[in-house]
Amino acid sequence: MKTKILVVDDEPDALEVLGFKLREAGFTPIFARDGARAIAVAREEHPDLIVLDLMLPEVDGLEVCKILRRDASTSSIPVIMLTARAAEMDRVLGLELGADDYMTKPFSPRELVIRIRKQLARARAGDEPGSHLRVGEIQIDVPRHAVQVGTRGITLTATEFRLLEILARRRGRVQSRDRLLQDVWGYENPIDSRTVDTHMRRLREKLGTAAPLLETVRGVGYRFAGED
Amino acid sequence: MKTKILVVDDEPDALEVLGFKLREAGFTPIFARDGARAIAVAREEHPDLIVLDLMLPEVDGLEVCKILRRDASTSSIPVIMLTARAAEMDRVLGLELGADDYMTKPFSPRELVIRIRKQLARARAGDEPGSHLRVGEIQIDVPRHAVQVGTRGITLTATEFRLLEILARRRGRVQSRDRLLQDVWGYENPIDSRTVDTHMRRLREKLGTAAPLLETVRGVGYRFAGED
DNA sequence: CAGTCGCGTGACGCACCCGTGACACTCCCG
DNA sequence: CGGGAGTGTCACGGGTGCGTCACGCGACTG
Repeated sequence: MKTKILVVDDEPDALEVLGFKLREAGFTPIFARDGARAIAVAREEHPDLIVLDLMLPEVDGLEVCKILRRDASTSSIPVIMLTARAAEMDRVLGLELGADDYMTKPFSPRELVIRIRKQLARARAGDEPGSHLRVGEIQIDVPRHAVQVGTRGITLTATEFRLLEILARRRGRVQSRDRLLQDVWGYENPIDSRTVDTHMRRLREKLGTAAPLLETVRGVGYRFAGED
Repeated sequence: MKTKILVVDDEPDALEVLGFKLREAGFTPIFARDGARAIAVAREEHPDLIVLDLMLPEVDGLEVCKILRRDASTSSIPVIMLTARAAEMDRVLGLELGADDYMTKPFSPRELVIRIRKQLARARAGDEPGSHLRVGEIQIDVPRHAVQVGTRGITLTATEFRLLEILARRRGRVQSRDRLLQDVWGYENPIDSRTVDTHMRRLREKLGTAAPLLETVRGVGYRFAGED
């Protein structure tokens, strides 16, 4: 099975160099020159990993990352971000836009290959995605962005899904509203903590008979019932 | 989910080196230069682990550790203490201030990463000292916000839980009402100290057969029975 | 043994917390 | 351009957690 790597950069030279190095390492590189194409290609080709330059014309890397994470078919693809200056690193990871790793230019292609392998290993081992969660009658298929209650499939919005996923990953442990805001919405988002309540309500509504699994701990936060 | 590590040190060089090594190991380091910032960042970011230098300007590492342990939102975060001299180790562990491990400078970053992984594994397994307290037939599961007496689970309110948690952490030592008011209710709350009595009463009621573990020390305060 | 201080107990009312419905706004897509 | 979906915010209301007070018993003191 060939491993497809999507490389997104606006400089042709960089694409050529990276492409050569990636082929040399046994991967199959595909390319995109701007954000819009990157998203289109990602949806069509379903690459195993994306190397994404932060500085792009039109739609920049952060935006691309956000859009990829939003779409069910691309949300589980690991992203390695390339930034020109170290100062930007903080933004990339700080904003928690979903980049799994990053590198600052200039960097050695060998180093990049190492990081790619690490991300691919993580993705395959599923140690991070824990791609399939099951609690009681609730089944969560993370890569497919699909949720089943018993045999009935239900459709969740992106926010609802992330909220449920995070709670399910930490089942049994109480999560404060602030904690959930950080992990679902990303911190330094000036969002009212009561918004969490509203989304919990919508989640419970859709979960129907399984709603009681989402417990409220008054004065503290919320908890997904069940042993670990 | 990225694993956030808070590194606290007053030397920029040390921060840079450690930051690089931690990133290399797949963690997401965040930083603080002094004790006050460390506490603020820990509360906001909820890191998965804290690497804390003992020698800090203003508020030193021991104090930071103590304060972190006092606050419910940070009390369960593992702490690895860095000390300049071996002689100080004894103080760190001897005083039982809640540090989970320590290293003496100079140390190899590789060794530090190993220790970090060990602490994280313990924390995830839920068997680290901070998160699960057990005294007699009372079991307190902090992450779950759940309490068991024998095999029977009881439900406590947020205030009752914090009160019990603090007493259990300092078992054997008498806590004055003012001390409890500070640590459970927060610093400047104009609250009648007799309120503590009422909550102790409710706690004893819910604890049932285990109520005698909460001892009254007339004229002084309250104490959670038991050595250690 | 009487007086006093400290603590347990029950009751009460306020304040806070959370569930809920409604609404405005922003993206998309037709 | 208009309509629909997704999402963040707000106001409202009910339930309850929680702080306070008064009373009385038990313990310690002189």
